[in-house]
Amino acid sequence: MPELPEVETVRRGLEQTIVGKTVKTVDIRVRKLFPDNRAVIDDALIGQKIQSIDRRAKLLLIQLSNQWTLAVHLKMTGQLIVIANSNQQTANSNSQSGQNVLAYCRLPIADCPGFVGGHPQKAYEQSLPHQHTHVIITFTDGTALYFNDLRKFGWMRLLRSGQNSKFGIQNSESKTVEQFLDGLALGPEPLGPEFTIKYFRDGLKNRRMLIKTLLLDQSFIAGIGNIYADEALFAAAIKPTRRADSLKKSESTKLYQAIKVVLELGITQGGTSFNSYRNVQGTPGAMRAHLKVYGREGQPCLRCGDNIMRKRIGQRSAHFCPTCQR
DNA sequence: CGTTGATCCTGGGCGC
DNA sequence: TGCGCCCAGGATCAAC
Repeated sequence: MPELPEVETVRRGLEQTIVGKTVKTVDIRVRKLFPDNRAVIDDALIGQKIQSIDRRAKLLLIQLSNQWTLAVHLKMTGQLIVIANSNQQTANSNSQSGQNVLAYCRLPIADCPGFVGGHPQKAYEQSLPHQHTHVIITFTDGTALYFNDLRKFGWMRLLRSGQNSKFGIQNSESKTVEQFLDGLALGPEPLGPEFTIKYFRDGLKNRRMLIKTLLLDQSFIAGIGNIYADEALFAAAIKPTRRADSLKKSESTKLYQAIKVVLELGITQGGTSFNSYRNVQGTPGAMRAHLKVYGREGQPCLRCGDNIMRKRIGQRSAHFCPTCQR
């Protein structure tokens, strides 16, 4: 479930592994995940250099040298895995091994740093490409980028960046990055300068919605998902079922700070891995060991010892301590 | 407008 | 062993 810290971890990984490389091929196995016109995809990507990697909320923005941007959303189970060219095949290599059949997590999954429990032999931990690999982008130096998604909710799409109207065919059908982001009406980045305590308090005013539900609203704050919403509420000792407008000043201050602290820790730890989330090297994040409530139903609260509860709020499950979250 | 709920999708886990 | 059922959840869209 890639949320802000997971997507930021992937962004940093891509920055270190594919920036400066030139796209050689784009293999789309499942159109639904990258539905743009094939000619536009080739025009935008083939032969182009990766210039930079940005992130807005849970969205990755891969900037190309020709003023196209490849936007990627991982939704719940998407992965972007980079395999460096390890098989520098010599002359006679018309062999089948020209196919990229590489284990992308070379350690047994249970031995990967930060991994706690889980499922050692899932399909999406097999060598690449596998049945959940839907798009493969290769680079001229032999590096390959695999877009895997078990649930097929994730997607890629091309956006125009800057004023690249000179790029021909069907450009008018492609939105600009600005148009696309405007359409999403995302709220401020919680770790950015626009997310002020005033913005946060004003946003809670007159909102009858439950505070947990509001934290998940991307138009209020962009990038929080179920894990970090639960963790922030625990850190601030606020029950997820409180109405947003019921928080006292001291509580909204604590929650405001808790949101930043848990997201920053999540980034420091390289994200949270339960099942499918991996960084670009295919390694799980280490944040799971730091979670205080998410995924800890029935286990003792680390603050007061009472049992952590799980309750449906909206369509999501909320994890919280019934005693020390008020 | 604010809010709620259904929907997309697939594999894992559970009860019987 | 296998079947049916429920669950995970980010974002979108329809409906109240």
